[in-house]
Amino acid sequence: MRASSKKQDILLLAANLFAERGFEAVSMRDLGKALQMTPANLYHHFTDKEQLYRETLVDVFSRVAQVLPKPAKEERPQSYLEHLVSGIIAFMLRDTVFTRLMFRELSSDNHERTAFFVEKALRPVYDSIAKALSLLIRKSAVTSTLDMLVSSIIGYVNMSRFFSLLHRDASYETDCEAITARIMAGLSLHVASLDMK
Amino acid sequence: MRASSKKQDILLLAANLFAERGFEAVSMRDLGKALQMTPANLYHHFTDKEQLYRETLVDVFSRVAQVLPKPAKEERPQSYLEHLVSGIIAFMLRDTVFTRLMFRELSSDNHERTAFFVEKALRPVYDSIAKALSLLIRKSAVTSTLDMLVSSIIGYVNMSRFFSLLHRDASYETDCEAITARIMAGLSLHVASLDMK
DNA sequence: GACAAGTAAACGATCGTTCGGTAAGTTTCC
DNA sequence: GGAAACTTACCGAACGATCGTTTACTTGTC
Repeated sequence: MRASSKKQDILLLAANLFAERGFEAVSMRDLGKALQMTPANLYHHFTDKEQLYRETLVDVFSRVAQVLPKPAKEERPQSYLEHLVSGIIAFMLRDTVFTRLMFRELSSDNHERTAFFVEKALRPVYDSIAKALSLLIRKSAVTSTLDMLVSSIIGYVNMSRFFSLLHRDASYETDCEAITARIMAGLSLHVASLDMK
Repeated sequence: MRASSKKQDILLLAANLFAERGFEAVSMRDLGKALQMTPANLYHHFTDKEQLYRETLVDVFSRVAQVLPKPAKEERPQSYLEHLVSGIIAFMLRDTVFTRLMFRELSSDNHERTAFFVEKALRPVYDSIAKALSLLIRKSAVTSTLDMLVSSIIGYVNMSRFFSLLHRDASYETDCEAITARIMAGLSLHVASLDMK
């Protein structure tokens, strides 16, 4: 459909602008100018700015669920978990539009949006890791391990922009695989310590 | 001084509003109304909105450096590190104004503010942990361990609001000390694994 | 001819900011 | 000691710009 393609163009550009500047700092005129159309025309496709933003979030946040790898045939749980975590981290570092919008919503105070955002953006990540973890460790330890794991991932993705500024040692370079390796190393130590009990 | 006390009143209230709604969503009229003064009067104390915001950040972010515990006499490095980490986490969970402003700046795109923010809010935390860590593990492992540790802390504080929404198991409750314990457990496993090499 | 996609122009509201003025305190100077 | 000069802290009113949005009208397409 022509219509939905045009709408998709709008959502794609809106995602970039909202990710870069935030909801309040992007005006309908900004969007119109960037799309080479009258701001009035945006109201032909969306009822108002809030709905445009909401649809943008739906559009962007749905990406993460599609990118989560399935376990390969007879893949060991530990190996699958590693693929999952490294896949999530790589996706978040790559898709800066997704990540910036996510962190903006994490800081937002709009309670209506929050619940929606949690289900759309966080839930798929959280549940997929939960499932993978539950094959690996005893059930009673899943939630706390999961929370730590998700915290590490979110924290690392959030902070990654700033580490190079913080390092006194300029030679130290961060890269995605090294991060994942470190997170996974921490996890496997944790798993091992659970086994010993 | 009367003047600086009035200015401090403004900064205190501005911090709350900016933390809650963000820079763009708070108008000078909002501030004026909440302070029961004319917005024009704000320009007697500050040159413009940007400077008011900047001073607010300085004011709020300087809190963290004051709250970092010093090592007690003859305190073991491991024990001091634990105090440090738990102190930082407790502070961040308690001072929601600080934390919200911090995460807003973490998502911001204003490069001028970013460098300033990194030095004021992140640097004290980062360096204090770095120093404590360097007493505990070999130098070459400090940076990577540090980054993971800071990521975990920042990630956990950021996500803590959402875990209760994500948990299928409603009975599971998160509390600050349990979190710290888990982060420290992960760290001591890591330290132990370094020792073994 | 009907319906989608687009425009120009304007609506009232709100934005950051400025201006001219006032009332109260502080300093200076005879 | 007291008038004059100056400073500080505020106000009401307005500035031009921009905001989200609406209205009435045109264009293109099936």
